[in-house]
Amino acid sequence: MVAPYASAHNLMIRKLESIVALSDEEKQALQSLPIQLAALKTDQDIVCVGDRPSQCFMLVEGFTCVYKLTSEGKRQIVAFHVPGDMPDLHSLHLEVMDISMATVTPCTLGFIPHEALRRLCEGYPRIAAALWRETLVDASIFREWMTGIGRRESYNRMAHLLCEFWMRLRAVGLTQGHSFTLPVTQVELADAIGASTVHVNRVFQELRTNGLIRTTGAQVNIPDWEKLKEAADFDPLYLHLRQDDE
Amino acid sequence: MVAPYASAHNLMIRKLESIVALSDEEKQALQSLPIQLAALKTDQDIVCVGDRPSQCFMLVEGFTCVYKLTSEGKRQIVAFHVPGDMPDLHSLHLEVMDISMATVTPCTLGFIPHEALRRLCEGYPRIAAALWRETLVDASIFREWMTGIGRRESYNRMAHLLCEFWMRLRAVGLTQGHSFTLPVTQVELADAIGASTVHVNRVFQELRTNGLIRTTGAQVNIPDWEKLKEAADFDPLYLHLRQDDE
DNA sequence: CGGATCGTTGAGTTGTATCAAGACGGGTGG
DNA sequence: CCACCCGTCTTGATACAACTCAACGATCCG
Repeated sequence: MVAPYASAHNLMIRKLESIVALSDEEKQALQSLPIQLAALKTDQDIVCVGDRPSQCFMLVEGFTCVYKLTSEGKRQIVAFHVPGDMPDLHSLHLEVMDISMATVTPCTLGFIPHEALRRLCEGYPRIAAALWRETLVDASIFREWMTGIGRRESYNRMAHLLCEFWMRLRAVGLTQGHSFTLPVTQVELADAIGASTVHVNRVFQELRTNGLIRTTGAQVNIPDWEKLKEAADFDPLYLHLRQDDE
Repeated sequence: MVAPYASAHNLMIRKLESIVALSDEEKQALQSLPIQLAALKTDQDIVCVGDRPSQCFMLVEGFTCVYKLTSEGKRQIVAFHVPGDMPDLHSLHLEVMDISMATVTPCTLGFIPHEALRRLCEGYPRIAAALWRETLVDASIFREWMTGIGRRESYNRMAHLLCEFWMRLRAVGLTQGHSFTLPVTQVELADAIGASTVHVNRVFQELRTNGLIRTTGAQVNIPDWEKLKEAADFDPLYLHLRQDDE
């Protein structure tokens, strides 16, 4: 369980330990990372295209998204992030941001200077590898979303996104059985699956009438996981979670 | 210029040097990497979903693509790679392949054991960082393609892809002025931009009649770069090339 | 000179966008 | 505590980008 008061350090250590077993020395190094907490409201930009950040952040609480705007003003959300994620870790090696990030809900972020992370990576190759891996999983999710947007219909894409949310939230202890809170508006969902708001609304209704999901407010319940999974053409492999059981 | 006989080692060193200045010791370490060359014909799979490779490859000559298949048998190409790229570098830290890779033209590949790369990364953090960066640029391109597929029309997407090809090929010396060879079929282009073959064909005609491109066989010429760039809504930032001049 | 692959065209269909307007709901200020 | 407002969700009607199916032309190659 990720309690709201979970320290950013512990969250990070827990995350990395799900990837590699950490020695005491490595844990110590992580514990002594300077992390500065910050609270943000909904719909606030964290970093923007063109920025040259000198720090990364770990998402401690809340949801964030990564998005791009086209010259016509259309928005594509290319990723959502959940507690435990480090959404802009890539800024460690890519000087200029090619994307923007914003909060989707009120959030708690833990900022870590690039300097500190670089020193950590140089001193502890296994930690470097684990962080590298994090960015690779992000990339893997991009690939999966891309094939969804390019080759699946929006009904299936929506189902897919719900499957992904459930699995990722479960991995950080934010599900209750087959239920979870999805504090994301239909506008945001539309921008994520590359559809219009109107259509997302209709797709949701279809998912409901087909008995694939039940919703009460922001709560989503999955009555029949296998059925949703099938509709979504969902294979969790791309999430590269360590415990691939269901 | 990347001559066909360019050694894989030199190609790799040149690539990394465009990112970080390498010391003699680092160059030496790279020179002593065991690289095994292999020649492949067109349309051959290199790695497949589910594989657990124990080596990476550097593309020395030719074009490759990364693709996924949906359960309905549709294919989405999520990336093309050109000489100098290391398409499956991510397999170094993600055990199981979530995508497949195949040749698009006859290719020369240089295979490098994971073992050797891991040792290299542990001993030379700056090389590790440069390789990490490579995978981050790949991810950045995924993001850009995703917003194209999700939020741009296919005409613009096609223009965008052509812009990208030109810039990436130019970066490795494979362009002649504003011309380059694009040895990719319309079927493959369609799978890349998430459209049907028929539609790609029509888009190509439109691009031609609008004077944005001229083609002779696999040769593509860009008469007016600015115009193509504008139609594509193309901003090269996402490629994270070091010399961002045009 | 077949045969295979790739490119091109035409016609009909459909998924999804757009536009417009109304319903709901939760927060704020008077 | 009510009235108002703004964001979100919902619904209907219309339009169009892009798909599918089907066939034909062009090349290249053995």
